[in-house]
Amino acid sequence: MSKDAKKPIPSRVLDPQLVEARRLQIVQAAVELFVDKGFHKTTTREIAKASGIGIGTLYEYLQSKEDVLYLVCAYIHSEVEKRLTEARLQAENGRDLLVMSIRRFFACVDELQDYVLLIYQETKSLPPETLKLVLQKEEEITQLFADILESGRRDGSIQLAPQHVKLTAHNIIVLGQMWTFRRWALHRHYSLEEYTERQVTLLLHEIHSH
Amino acid sequence: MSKDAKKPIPSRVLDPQLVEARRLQIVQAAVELFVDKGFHKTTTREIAKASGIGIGTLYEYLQSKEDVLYLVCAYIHSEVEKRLTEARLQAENGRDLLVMSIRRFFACVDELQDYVLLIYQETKSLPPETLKLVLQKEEEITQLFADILESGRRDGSIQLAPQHVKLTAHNIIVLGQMWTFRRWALHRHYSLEEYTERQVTLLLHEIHSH
Amino acid sequence: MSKDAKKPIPSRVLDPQLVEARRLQIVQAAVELFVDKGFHKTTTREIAKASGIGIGTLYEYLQSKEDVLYLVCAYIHSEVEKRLTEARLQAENGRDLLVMSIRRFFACVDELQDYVLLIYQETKSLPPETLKLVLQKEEEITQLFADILESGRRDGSIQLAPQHVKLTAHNIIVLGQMWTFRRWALHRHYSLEEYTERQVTLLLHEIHSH
Amino acid sequence: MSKDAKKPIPSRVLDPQLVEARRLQIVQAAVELFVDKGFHKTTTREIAKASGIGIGTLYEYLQSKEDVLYLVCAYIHSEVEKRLTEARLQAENGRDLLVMSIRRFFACVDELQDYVLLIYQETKSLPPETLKLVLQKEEEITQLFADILESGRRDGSIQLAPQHVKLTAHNIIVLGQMWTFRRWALHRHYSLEEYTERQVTLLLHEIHSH
DNA sequence: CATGAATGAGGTTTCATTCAT
DNA sequence: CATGAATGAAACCTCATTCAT
Repeated sequence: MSKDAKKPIPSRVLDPQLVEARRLQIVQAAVELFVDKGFHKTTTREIAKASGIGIGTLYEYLQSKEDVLYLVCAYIHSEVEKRLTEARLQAENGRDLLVMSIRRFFACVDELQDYVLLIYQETKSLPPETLKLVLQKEEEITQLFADILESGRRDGSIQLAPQHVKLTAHNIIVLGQMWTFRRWALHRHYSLEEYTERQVTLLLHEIHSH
Repeated sequence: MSKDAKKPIPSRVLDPQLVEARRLQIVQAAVELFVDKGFHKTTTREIAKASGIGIGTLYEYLQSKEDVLYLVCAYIHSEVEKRLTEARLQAENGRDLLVMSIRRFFACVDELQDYVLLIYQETKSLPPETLKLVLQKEEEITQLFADILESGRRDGSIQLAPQHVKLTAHNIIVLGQMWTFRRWALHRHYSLEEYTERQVTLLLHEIHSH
Repeated sequence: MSKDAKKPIPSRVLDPQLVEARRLQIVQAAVELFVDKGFHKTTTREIAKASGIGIGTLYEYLQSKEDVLYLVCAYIHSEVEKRLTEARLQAENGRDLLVMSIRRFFACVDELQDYVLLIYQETKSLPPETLKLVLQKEEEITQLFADILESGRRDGSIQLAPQHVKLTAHNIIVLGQMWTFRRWALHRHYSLEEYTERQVTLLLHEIHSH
Repeated sequence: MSKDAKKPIPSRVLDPQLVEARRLQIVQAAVELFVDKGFHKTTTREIAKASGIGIGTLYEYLQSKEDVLYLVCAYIHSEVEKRLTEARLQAENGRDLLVMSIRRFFACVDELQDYVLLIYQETKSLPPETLKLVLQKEEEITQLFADILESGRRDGSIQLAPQHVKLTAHNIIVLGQMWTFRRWALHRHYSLEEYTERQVTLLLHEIHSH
């Protein structure tokens, strides 16, 4: 499984640093627009204008509007990953590490809720090949939790049948992300803290940790 | 909370039975198209042709493409609800009813997975006012489970703090629906039965049912 | 050799008579524009406006700008053919028929000079498959003269080796058409009549008719 | 009639030798591209890249894409002229010189067929003023044959009314060039040699040379 | 002298919607 | 009530040209 697969998007501009910088400009302008109006209702000219560049310049750095969407998805995933991996968490055992990680993940989902939602809603507009890459990334993030669960299994702090590891990891992710895609209901009734604690409790039950 | 709120969509055609019939035609053609190509990439002309009517006729029965999307969402919700309520489940107590209901719901999600996914992905294209109605319906379905939980609390078969009822109901829904929106990962590793049983187990833990 | 091969251009409009009529409108507007400014410098919007229809309507009747070019070429060829075949020429023998036909062809080239030129200059902008059809038509027209030459050979009024028939036919066509594509030089020095008679003389030499 | 009229194309670069050299680079790259894809479908960037220079540099040596086309036409004409005039043909009289010249011309057309075709097809994309220059050159080349005809008239080896000289010269050119622009038909049936001999015969008839 | 990043006017095409029949 | 021809706003994208470095 090739990790960190990235789609190389050709650019007519040669200087890689410039490409990086301009694309960041574009992506950051685009996320906001996509969050606001959705991918389809955002025009390329709006993206260009919001990026502070001309429409022609935009197309010097990518090849299609779908490329923008891909870059946005990749950007969001990298933001998530950055937050999940930036500081090595100190924990006594796997179970504690898990709890801390879940809390950090939920906080991150809350912080990036518009972005997380965006991925949920616009991902299907990607061309199939690109979609696969984005889902792969999603799986990689899931794997972060699978690894933690595994480490807990090894040190005995987590009891979980091996075949359940993957599913539990997915559950963690989904129960986190639902904080955004069900926010119209959840935010009315629960604070992020209440929500987090309750879901942590639920998830801990799953791993037979009394 | 007005139950079963429906948006009345004006039609130039007067005979209500005809309206009903034609709209069903339209909706059933549209769901398939939306599932296949997404809302935005489906044209009104395609919808008309697949419905077996002319494009002009289409607009006799609704006012915009978004109306089709709304009707499709409503149709899907009604299909889900039909399956969830068609046969009164016989159970000794709330807990058993809950388990049976969850299984039924998961089976339903599996059966209608394309439709459920559709709601997840295209809902955001609805105009805000209409979106609210769709979310309301989603909440109604959630409430079905909240009610079951409540009944279990009343007969003592379920132990759950009152403030956790809503959340647990949402969890049930989301853990069911994730079978569709994470199918790219889950279907590779689990059968519907394995998946269902595992998630049921998890959810039962939540309600302290030993 | 399939004669009169035509490319069927799909139309979203069903009524074939209407399609025929509108396409004629479009084509006649387009020829003038193409003659004036060339294919590439003419915009689809100009074509629509000159046709007296909206740009959207234009695309109801064809699928691309190249389709317009093809229709224009087909139209021009049909105009040429119409003139060449409308009245059966009365002649004593093949030789006389040939002379009369040449004169008629030259007159036709003169009358349609802008159109003939257009085919010379814009044909290469057609997609390969379509280009083939247009060249086929050009060959068909050439064949008209090959047939006449053949008839003269049969009745003895024309002496020409069989293997030279095709080439002579091409010569007739080209010596006619050059009246348009070299007009910048020829029209300065010769009238159509002078030109025609001189070229007829030349061509008659070729067929050893003293 | 000013002979060898050339349009001076301004260059921002001062060194005339460098200008000459770079322009040759550009032109030779451009002909191939134009032959391949046509003038309109070739981009200036492609021309620059194929020339081995930057797009900015390209514009140091000319002022517009049309300039490239003009230079290409001039280049082609000079190539033709070079071949037609490089070796002084030795002949007994005008008639023989004519025949040798025709053969040489046809061979040249065959050798440069893509280029000759290019001039036929893209010339109309030149701005009017420039077009005139190119046509003038075309006429100059025609004049080469008119001169030969004239010399034959003087030495009695060619009988041709003075008013027919120009036309005959044009006929020679066109019957040569048609080898390229009707190649889709001619090359199927005739070899260059067959073709040449047949057309030479025809043309000799025209000048009453028994 | 050489470069290539930046630009925006303008190209082709689509498609939701209307309205006369 | 049914139809589909007509429409034009607006979408995405290209590319000749400029100009600061």
